[in-house]
Amino acid sequence: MTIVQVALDVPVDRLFDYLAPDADVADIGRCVHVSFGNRKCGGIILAISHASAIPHNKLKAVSFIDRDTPALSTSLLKLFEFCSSYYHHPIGQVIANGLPTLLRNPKHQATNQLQHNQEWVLTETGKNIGLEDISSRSKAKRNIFSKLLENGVITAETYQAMTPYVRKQLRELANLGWVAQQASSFQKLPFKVTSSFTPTTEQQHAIAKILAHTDTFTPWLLHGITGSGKTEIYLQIAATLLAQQKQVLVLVPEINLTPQLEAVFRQRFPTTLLVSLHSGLNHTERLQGWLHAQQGKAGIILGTRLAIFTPIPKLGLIIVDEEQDHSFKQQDGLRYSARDLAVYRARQANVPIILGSATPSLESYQLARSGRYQLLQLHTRAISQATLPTIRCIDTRTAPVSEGFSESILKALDQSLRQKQQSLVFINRRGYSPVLLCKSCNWIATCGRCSSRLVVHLRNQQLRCHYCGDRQSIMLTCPQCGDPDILPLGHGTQRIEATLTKQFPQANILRVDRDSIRQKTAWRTILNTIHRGEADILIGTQLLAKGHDFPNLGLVCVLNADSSLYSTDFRAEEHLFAQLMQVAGRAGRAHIHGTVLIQTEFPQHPLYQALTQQDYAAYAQVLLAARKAAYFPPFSYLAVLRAEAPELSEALTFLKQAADTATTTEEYDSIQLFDPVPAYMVRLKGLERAQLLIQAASRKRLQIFLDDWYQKIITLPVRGKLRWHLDVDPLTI
DNA sequence: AGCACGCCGACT
DNA sequence: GTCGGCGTGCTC
Repeated sequence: MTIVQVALDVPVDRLFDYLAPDADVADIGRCVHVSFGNRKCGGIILAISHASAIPHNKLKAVSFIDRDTPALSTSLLKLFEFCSSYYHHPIGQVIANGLPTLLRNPKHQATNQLQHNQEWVLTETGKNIGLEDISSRSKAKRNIFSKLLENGVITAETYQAMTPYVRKQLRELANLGWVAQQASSFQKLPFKVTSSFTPTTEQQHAIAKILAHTDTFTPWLLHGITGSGKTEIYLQIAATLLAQQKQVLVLVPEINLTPQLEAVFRQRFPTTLLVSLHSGLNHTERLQGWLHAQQGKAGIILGTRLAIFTPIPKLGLIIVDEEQDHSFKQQDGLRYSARDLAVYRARQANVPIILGSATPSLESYQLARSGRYQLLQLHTRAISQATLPTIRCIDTRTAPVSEGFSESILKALDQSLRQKQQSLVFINRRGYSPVLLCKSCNWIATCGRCSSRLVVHLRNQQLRCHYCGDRQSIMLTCPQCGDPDILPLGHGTQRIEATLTKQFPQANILRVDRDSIRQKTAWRTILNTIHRGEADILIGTQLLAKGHDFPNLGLVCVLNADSSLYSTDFRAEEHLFAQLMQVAGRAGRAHIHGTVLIQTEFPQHPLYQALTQQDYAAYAQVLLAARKAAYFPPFSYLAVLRAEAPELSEALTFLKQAADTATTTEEYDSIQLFDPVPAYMVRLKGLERAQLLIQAASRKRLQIFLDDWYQKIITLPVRGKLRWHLDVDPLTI
């Protein structure tokens, strides 16, 4: 009797046994189709055995084993298993989260074949043809041909990205016998390793150090100020490993940033197949990219956090850009940290990993200080003429502020306009105003489903909840006392836009926030507008702060950042510092000197002191000391058990029950269970939430405790609409 | 998660 | 008399 143990996408952390007479160990890691209950679903075979604890008459036979798609490698399966046990999430759901859905879909079996990739090259005839032999009126043809002359190849991927019209032009060139198709291969031609500028001595030093240890697990923390050329280091190291026929995995925080880094890598490695994996792809695209990676055809795998689950047989290097970014941690379902899993994977594959950041997370920084990670520092900007921006605080206790702006900021904006330089006004608040207040009875517009205030959006005269998305029409009179004297309080991007439009009627003002780039193409369009210099003043939220290069940007103004200074979130300060460093770093990246002006009521606060000095290390010391005193990460390890229910009391009761089941013997003396408390945002989307914090002296102790406790929690009765989850290494508590 | 089974209220 | 509400429990 041969039995396969199958992981299925169900919230039960166990494998299911099926009869499979013809299966053997080679089928481990293969996709299998089974009937489960009264439905059909796909799963992954994780083990083979010859006996089952399930009564024989209850066992069903598998309906199909997909032997056409290569099995998942043992190392990938180990990653899934680690992820499942570390984050306490059912193995089947971990795998489902990490694989393209099409892979398991019984209906799409045929599409699992890798589309045969054809690339285009010049024929012998074609090599004797010059650009001048093509009519100057056929612009598209000329473009294609010059690309071929330059790179020698049009990769299958590039071809895929072409419009039907351009493809037709290419086929016409083929009809002339100048170009021909051939099966694509991975890195056939040498690629350009040169770049337009020579590395600084700091960069050279960092590159040399990393290159000395490319064949073994070495975690590098690359701490480089904004504009110091971290990307150039990534490229140089990647070049070396690609030349060794190794694959490189690059993780970036956000989908907005993938096109940018993708373009840089494509340009530098035009003949290397690059696959880009992020949530914006459709199922087919994602499957194709995944298969290219799995079969070793893709040299570069670039993507957001989900890309950490890509099978990469010849993995030679992992790069995590902006490693401190919170979007590496998934915030629902499987709450994994792609950055932490990346370190696990690098260790597993015995390859180097580069964690890059201008403001490293305190966790990584502490690991570097303690010698677990190797610290590499870049203190100077890569472009020799580029200097660090001047950062200055404007004390709003003494400087009068009108409509959100102090006099000096308006003056600076005016001067920047005269100098024909771009400015950026940073305000981390969407909408027109964050509060709608009744002057006579102090009523404030709040969301009915969340414990949040509604934000005024002047467009459509709406009030919106930024937490649940609810929207309603703005009222004309106070719903509590009927007074018509209700007014918007505080400033959001839209109000700032209105003020600046009035103040500088001659300027081109461009607002960039989630509301203004809702359409898919808008982001590209906006970046183009900025780069063409058609915007004088940019108004933006953090969307604009991340990773973009605006060469003509000289002035950055930060309007209202204090709000997160005295927050309950223990990471708020770290986060604010990183964000302000990042937005300050947008100024003066190329040949103009940057100025950053920050309006604050607390110019003496250590955060602003460190920021004006641009001294990450000094501030990290301050924060680390505070974390140590408070016994917070990286000096302790956390997990949070959260529950939500229609009534807060139900959530609290569940957590209390869970706490009661926890073993509290000496064995766990380094574990602290706190009392269940209401969450900071108690109400969210019509549910009330509570949480219970677990603090531990070591990661290992925490894991041992959670292993035991989790097993007990899953047996607790769950009544009604109550939902709970465990968050290991939570970002916010 | 789905999906069934199962036991109580307002309807053709 | 039945349609359907969602509480409980199982899926190899």
